[in-house]
This record gives sequence, structure tokens and C-alpha cells, in this order.
Amino acid sequence: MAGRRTEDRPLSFIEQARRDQLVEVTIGVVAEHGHAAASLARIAEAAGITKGAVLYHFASKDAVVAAAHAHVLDALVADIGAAVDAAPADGAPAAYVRRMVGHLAERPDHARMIIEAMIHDHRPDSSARWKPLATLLGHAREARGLGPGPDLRTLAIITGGAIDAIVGERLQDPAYDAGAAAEALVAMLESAAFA
Amino acid sequence: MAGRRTEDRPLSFIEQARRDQLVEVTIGVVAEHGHAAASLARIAEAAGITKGAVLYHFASKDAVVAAAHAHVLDALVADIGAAVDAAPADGAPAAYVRRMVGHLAERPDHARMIIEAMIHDHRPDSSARWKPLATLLGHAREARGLGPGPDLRTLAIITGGAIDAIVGERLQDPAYDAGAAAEALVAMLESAAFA
DNA sequence: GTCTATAACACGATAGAC
DNA sequence: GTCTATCGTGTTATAGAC
Repeated sequence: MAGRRTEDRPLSFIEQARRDQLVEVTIGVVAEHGHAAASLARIAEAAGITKGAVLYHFASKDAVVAAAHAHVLDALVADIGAAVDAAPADGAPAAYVRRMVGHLAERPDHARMIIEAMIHDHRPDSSARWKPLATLLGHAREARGLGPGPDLRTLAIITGGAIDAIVGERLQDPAYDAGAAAEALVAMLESAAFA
Repeated sequence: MAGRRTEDRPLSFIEQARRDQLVEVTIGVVAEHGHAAASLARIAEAAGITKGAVLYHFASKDAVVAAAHAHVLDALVADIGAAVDAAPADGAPAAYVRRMVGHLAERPDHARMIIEAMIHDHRPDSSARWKPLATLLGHAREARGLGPGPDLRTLAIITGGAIDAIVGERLQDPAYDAGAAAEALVAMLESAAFA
């Protein structure tokens, strides 16, 4: 054991910097080659160091990829959370859709990383995906003084899938106007939810 | 070269049967473990033969998986094509959505195989996905005597993504009513396309 | 803190026995 | 037509030099 980290002592500044760098290049590698082809050798090469050095800073290859995944997910929830909090209750669903599309369209690497991660653990609790939007839709309906309407779970699932497809199209065709598509989706969603 | 097939002579009946069996088990293996983990060894084990025997019937591992992919795709397009052809022009988009959700909900293995395949070649021409539905929407609009409306490409992309999400939810929660979700989606689509 | 060297294994594919 | 045995490569991870 040549000094390999096992304890939970605080990270030194330079060690934190190395980890940040590795997370950064791992996002790029996964985005470009996919999760399956993101080998330790490729990550190390992209970072300009050796495989052994990577495994000094992280316990395993999966730990590197998990850290990269957590990083992009944190950025996503922070951005969407701020946008939703800044919107009035009856406009929160629209803000959610707009910011989700905007965030991922602005960060193609993050979008691809999230897609790859959703694929890799192929038993993700899908309710984690649609619950937040379903909750926002429920509150928005209350704020507008409306009674019960169409199934919010289905509405949230449809909207989530539509967001993925818009972002995916934008990834493949950078000329595609994802913002306009988001507006079309918002119009469809509000017309269905607040009919 | 121990008799390995390289020519295009017709397949014998038993050879065709072996290929069909291998395609069948490969669909199951890919659906369960994912494309990346669908190794030659696993496919061979699932079929009850050895790796060498698999590679006698197919030129490579990729050829086995490609054959399995082609099989599920053929079944999909045949089923959806028949449903669309049987519907009137102004009802074709609804028939497309209903049959797509129905077909994939009834065949979880096929659905997972298609998902995995879309992931694997991660530069698929996405227009192949939305063009057919966009065309149906255009014809339906003409059949109803309507003028130009919202962007059909975006409408088709949104609908396609929503279908994927509904099928995905159904895969994870077999109790989820995919049929009702398809009806909700059809209502949203028609209200947006034929407004 | 980073390196080299290597262990131990899974992969796809081929060769040749039977 | 199917087998065993094997080659060559790529993989994660560890051990130990520096």
C-alpha cells in the first residue's frame, strides 16, 4: 500500500485539484466514447498521467466515473432548482422545462454523460425522474384554483421523455432550435394540465 | 478453416434453425444484461453451446447481435406499418402512437433490445426516427383541410420521446397503464397538431 | 506523489482435432 | 457440425521502486 487513500481525512488542496481534473476529463471521455468504452487507460491518457496514478486518487475506475456522474447531476439539480425557486408557483412547470432543455443544450458533454449514466445503472428508480415535475404540476394546478385533472404522473413522464428527445436532437444537430421546441412543449403541457 | 461459412449458398433448414435460436437467446441476453455485457461467452452459455459453435454460425459476435437487432426492428416496422395502413389518413398518427406503445409494451425484451441498440451505435440518423411520424402528421393535416401549423419535426420528436418514456416506465413498473398513457399522449398530440 | 512492472482475468477470434 | 485448445489483446487492480 504505497500511501493509497483509505481514510476520510480532509483532502489537500492539490489532491482536490487532481480529483477535479480527473472528473473533468472523465466527463469528456464518457461523453465522447460512451460509458462502456471509458476505460482506465483512456481516462489516464486524457489526463496525461498513468493508470496507476488515477487509481491513487480514486479507489477504482467505477469510483472515478461515479464522481463524474455526481458532478454533472449536482450541476443540473442546482441550476433547475434555482430556476424553479425563482418562478411563481403557477409558472414553475414551464420554468422547469425551459431550464432543463437550456441547461443540457448548453452542456453537450453533461447531457451525454447523464444519458450514459442512465443507461449504465439500468434499474434507476424512474420515479426520481418524474416525481419532481409531477409535484410542480400539482402545486401549479392548486395555484390556479383548478380541481383534479389528468394524471400528473403520466403528464410528467411524457414531458420528461419529450425533453430527452429535444436535447438528443439538439446534440445531433446543433442547428436545431431547442429553445423553440421547449416552447412548443410548454404550450402542449400547459394546455393538457390546465385545461 | 474448418468448414466455416464464407459463401452465400442457401442455408440448410437446420442451420437456419440454429441461427434463429441464437437470435432468440441473444435478444434475451441483451435485454437482460445490456449490449456491453452481452459477451460471446454469455450468448453461448444461454444457447447451451460453446463460443466456437456460435462463431461457426455467425462470422463474429457483432454479426449475432446485428441479426438480433434486425429481427426486432423488422417485427416493429411490420406491426406499426400494418396498423398505419389500416387507419384513415387523418387517424394515422394516433394509430402510430397506439401501436408503437402497444407493440413495445407487449414485448419487453424487444423494447430493451431496441433501446440498447440505439445506444450502441451512438450516431444514428435521428431523422430516421421522427421522419415517418412527421410525414403521417403532414398527411393527416391535409386530410383535415388544415393550413400550415406548428413545426412537424418538433411535434414528431416530442411524441417519439414521450413514447419512449411511457414504454420505459411500463418496463420498470408492469402495473403502469401504458394504454391510458398512450391515449393521453394522442390527445395532446392531436390538440397541438390540428388546433 | 507518481512511476514501472506485473498479476489475474475476460474478451473475440482462429486452428485444428474429431 | 461441434468440440477443445490456444493466441493476442485489453481490462482492472496491485506491488513495489523511486
